[in-house]
Amino acid sequence: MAATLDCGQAFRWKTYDNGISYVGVVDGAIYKVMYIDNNLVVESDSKLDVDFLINYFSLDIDYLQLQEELKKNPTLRKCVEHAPGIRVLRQSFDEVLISFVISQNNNISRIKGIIERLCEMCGEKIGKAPDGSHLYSFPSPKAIVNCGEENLSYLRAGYRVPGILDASNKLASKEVSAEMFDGIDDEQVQKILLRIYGVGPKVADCVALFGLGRFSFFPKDVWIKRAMEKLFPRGLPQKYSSIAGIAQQYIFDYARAEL
DNA sequence: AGCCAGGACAAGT
DNA sequence: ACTTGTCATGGC
Repeated sequence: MAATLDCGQAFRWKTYDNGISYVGVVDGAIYKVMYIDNNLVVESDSKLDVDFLINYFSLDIDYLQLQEELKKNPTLRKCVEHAPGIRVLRQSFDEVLISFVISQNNNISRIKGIIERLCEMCGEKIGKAPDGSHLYSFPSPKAIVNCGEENLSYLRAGYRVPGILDASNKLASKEVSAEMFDGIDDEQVQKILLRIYGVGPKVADCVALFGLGRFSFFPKDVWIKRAMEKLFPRGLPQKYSSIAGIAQQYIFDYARAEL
């Protein structure tokens, strides 16, 4: 479960019992997830929307089958077997965009802190965590815009604030929206995302992969670059190009642990 | 105490 | 089209 919820694709899941369960906020609702007898169990005070959860956790995708395909390559086999629980979540586009603007040249634990402060300041109080602390929704783009640049210094996000604001502005005005990418090819997706200040090639790849479910995108951060030099100096095998992003997530986890 | 982090951007070749 | 310096902050 940690493999999926705490592997650098989502930043708002947290465990309060040493990894037995995870509590997180997704699209304004609080969820607690755990495994009981090898079944994924989801609890929430909000009404459970099964279709939504299936989509979010990508339960409609047969990951065992997909992993078999990846494991035909011996190097990928090593990566998959290192953390076979990893799945690529289908998260909210807006949240992913803003979160990964924050991620640039930053480390995961600090990214989490900045996002937490952003939710505290601009989001809505929606309930409490197991430790009694308040939980907040991820703020709407409009709420972030209304917050203003000066107040955003509270985030201690440094030079990323203009990017947070530009992304929020473009989302709030619908100049950019998740829907506009339907039926567009990868190149166009990349081009649109790159127009947002604070979004370069790497962040665009993450947004397309994690926020649009575009599995052909392959984000190359410093860990992946290091890993690829050692594991795949000639690049990822062509036959995996349509699921490169999913392979990438296994490689990322392997690299952070072993390289 | 310093190096590094899910990098982008502008200025310089 | 590539290379380089700079940027704010804090985790480890």
